[in-house]
Parts: sequence; C-alpha cells; structure tokens
Amino acid sequence: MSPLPLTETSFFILLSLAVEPRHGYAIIKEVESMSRGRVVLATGTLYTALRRMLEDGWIERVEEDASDGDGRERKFYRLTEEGRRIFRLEAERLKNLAQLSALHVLSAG
Amino acid sequence: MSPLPLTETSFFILLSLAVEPRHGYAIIKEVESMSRGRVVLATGTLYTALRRMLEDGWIERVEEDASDGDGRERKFYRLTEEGRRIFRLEAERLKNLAQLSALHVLSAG
DNA sequence: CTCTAATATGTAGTTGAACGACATATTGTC
DNA sequence: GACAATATGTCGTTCAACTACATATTAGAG
Repeated sequence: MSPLPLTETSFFILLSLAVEPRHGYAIIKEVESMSRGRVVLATGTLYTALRRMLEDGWIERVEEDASDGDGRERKFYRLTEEGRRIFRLEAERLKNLAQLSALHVLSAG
Repeated sequence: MSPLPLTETSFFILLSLAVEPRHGYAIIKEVESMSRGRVVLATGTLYTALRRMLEDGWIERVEEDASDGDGRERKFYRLTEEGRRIFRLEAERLKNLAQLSALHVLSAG
C-alpha cells in the first residue's frame, strides 16, 4: 500500500504545491523553473496526475478565492496533510538514495 | 533519448553492479540489503530489467570466470562504461532532487 | 535418506503511469 | 486581425513493474 517511490512527475507536483496552492498551468511552469528546464510536464501527464491525486486525497481543490478578476478558467489545488506526509517520506527516501549513490560514485572513481 | 530518470529498480541494479560484477540472484539479495529491506525485486522485474540493460549496452555478460566449482547455473554481469556514465548522471539528478526537497520540507514545517 | 528452504533463472499476462497528439476557449500584444 | 501565451482537458500508445507460474540444483534438518 506504500505509495513510494513517487514518479518524478508526482514528486514535482507535490513539491510545487508544498510552497503554495496553484492551478495546473502554473504547476507546469513552476516545475519547469525548479528543474531548470529539465522537466516539462505534458498536459496529459499533469491533468491525469492531478485527478489521481485528488482521488487518493493527496491534494484538494481550493474553492473560490477569486483573488483577482476572473474570466480565465483556473482551478487551484493545495496539499492535504496526507499529501504533505507523503512528500516528506519521498524527500527522506531521496536523501537516502543520494547518499548511497554518492558513496559508490566515489568508490568507482 | 535521455534515459533519466531511472526507475528505482534500474537504479539499484546499477548501484549493486557498480561495486562488483554479480549474478541475478545476488543482485536481488544485495539490493534488499542496501535498501535495508525496503526494496525486494521480484524475479520477473529483475530478469526483464537485465535483458533490457543488456540490449541497451548498460551492462554486459562476464564470460567464464568459473571462480569456484560450478554446478549451479549462474550468469554474471558487469557495468559497461555507458552504464557507469548513466549511473553517475542519475546520482547527480538524485542529489539535486534531495537538495530541492530538503529546502521545501523545511519551509513547510 | 527424505523433505524443505535457499539458491538460481526464466516466461506470461495484467496494471499503472507517462507521453504525444489532439481539442477547445480566453487574453494580451504586435 | 493574427498569433503567442494562458488554461483545461481526452484518447491511444508504450514501457516497466508486478503477480503468478514454471523449473532445476544444492545444503541442511530431522
């Protein structure tokens, strides 16, 4: 039942939402920026992943903050406690893998 | 054409072969040990991954070292230069992700 | 000496996730 | 008026992991 390891896509979506609530398109741009251009999510990947995370209770819709003038359709999402918990677990896993591989990259010259 | 990100399975197989050449079953045991029991590769996963890596030139068969008394069928594999290169790239990617997530785990309390 | 666990390699079918292609509508800029 | 950027979504394909199954040898316990 463990959701780990997260896919890179899921990791970056949670990471971008860990900062503040965002809508889909903003997530794509934020992930591209955070990964220095390496990760560009396809819309098919993003919206499928968001639907899955909603179903699993990792994220939830932010209902109507209507911040500035609407017009353009935008749906905001934020992390749930469960989503934050999973992100922390994944961060811990990543730290362990990075340490493991650092050791062996050294020993392998 | 970039092979990154590696799946967790591929990462651990390369990691275990980065230390020294091994045969399939030994890889399974080594991965289980390195991951402190968290990652236990199913044989279907392992042998499928090995075949793929052979085809892609990440690893190669070690022909006949016949170290100690044969009898049991064992096939040894070692990393190619390409395999080592990919492993180093993945290690670098992992280090970056670990750093990114560490920052945001902190800022999110 | 027989039974069982560990060692060792493999295939087949299912499932889940990413991806590319496509579709649609609005807004800002030249 | 045209085009790029913003914004959300579906559909079909592909690739990898997983479960279950299949087979054979060897070491150790009783």
